[in-house]
Amino acid sequence: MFALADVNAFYASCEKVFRPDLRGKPVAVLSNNDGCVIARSAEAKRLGIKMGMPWFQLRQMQLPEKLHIFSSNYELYASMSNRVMSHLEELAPRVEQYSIDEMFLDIRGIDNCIDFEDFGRQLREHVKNGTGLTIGVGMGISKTLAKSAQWGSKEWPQFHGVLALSPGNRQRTAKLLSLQPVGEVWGVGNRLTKKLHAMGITTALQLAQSSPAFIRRNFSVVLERTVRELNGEPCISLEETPPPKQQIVCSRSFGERITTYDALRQAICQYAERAAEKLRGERQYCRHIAVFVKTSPFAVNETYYGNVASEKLMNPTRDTRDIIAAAVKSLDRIWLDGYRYAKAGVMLNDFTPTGVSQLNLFDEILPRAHSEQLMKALDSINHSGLGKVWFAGRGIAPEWQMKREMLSPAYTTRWSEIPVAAIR
DNA sequence: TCTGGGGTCCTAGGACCC
DNA sequence: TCTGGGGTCCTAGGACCC
Repeated sequence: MFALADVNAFYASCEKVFRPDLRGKPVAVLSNNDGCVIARSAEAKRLGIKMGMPWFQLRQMQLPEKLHIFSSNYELYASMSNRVMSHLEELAPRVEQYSIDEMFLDIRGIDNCIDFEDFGRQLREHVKNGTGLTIGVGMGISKTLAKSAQWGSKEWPQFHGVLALSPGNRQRTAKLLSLQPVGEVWGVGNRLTKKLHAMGITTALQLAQSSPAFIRRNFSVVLERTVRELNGEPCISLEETPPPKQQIVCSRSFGERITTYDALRQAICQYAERAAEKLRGERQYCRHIAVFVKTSPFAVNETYYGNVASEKLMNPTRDTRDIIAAAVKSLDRIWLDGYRYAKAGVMLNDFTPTGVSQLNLFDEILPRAHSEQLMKALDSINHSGLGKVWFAGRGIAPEWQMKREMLSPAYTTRWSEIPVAAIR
């Protein structure tokens, strides 16, 4: 038996925890660069604020009530996420963190001492008391059913955020699935929904009742698993230890369009530096470095340009200097004059756990001297909180830096930004 | 003027091997 | 008339998730 715990309107709720004056008020959080809406409080949803709505459109809308808007504050959300996860772990020993605001819990056997839904209410209360955030809990015999239950717990207020689909109660499961649109099923996105609709499959129950062989023939093994999971046959297990990453991406839209090579090279250097830092954090080495650049796909009066180039290294590396060099070399192959670039990024692939390539034992190219020590020194300075050092290629305070004009304080991670309670 | 970022998995097709 | 079989690896593209 799995439980899925998910924080309601996570980013918007984090903003509200430290702003009691916003209780009952509509709140929305914007994506990086203050681009579009990525989280809404219940009140904002009721106002009709849609996910993905661009901010420049939203700000022109006539709303019956003031909407409180925030830039993304990932420092705050990551810290609040850690608090939620550790509270959940206190009540359930085997867990898998699935996303920044979701946790799968192994709750096998828990019904020997407590009713599943009573346990769900305990989880809810514990997290609420410790963090100020409200979670929804769904339970089922497979991860997909737990997800469906969690969807139901939000859909009908009478469940008060906790819904269990016990294996014994098949009718309850069928009832819920008959009410769940197929597009709300975990693993069924936009494209699959369209194709399923065309075949007359519109509810989760109809999908569950399709033959797995038929689904595999017409779709793929992935959707076949979903069908089996909906029928209470678990195909996706709990992953307590996350598998090592296979890819690291660092990309960003620019606060304002980039038109010069020098500015774009600075951006690429900055992303390469950050990607290399993440790579060392994963204790990995990489052999493949790719760079992409693109203009805005929304600009109707400009011709679109997007391209990608990559470098394959003889020896795996995690030295920032190697990664910057490969990234700039790639950029030089795809840079074109005369475009207004909106976004760029650096991607690392082909990871190995050590820096020595066995195929190149007789190579003349020797690794850089003291590379490990230098990178270690760099990372420890940058993690010390005392200040930062960086490579000059990245430039200083560039004008294309991403926009965050409505950023809230880092209430939980910076002493200088800790909330102050005034006593009268 | 202005539309996010970071991941995973699967499949098909081509290159290449013996 | 008629030109094999079986495999691996890599890449690109498409789908999904939050």
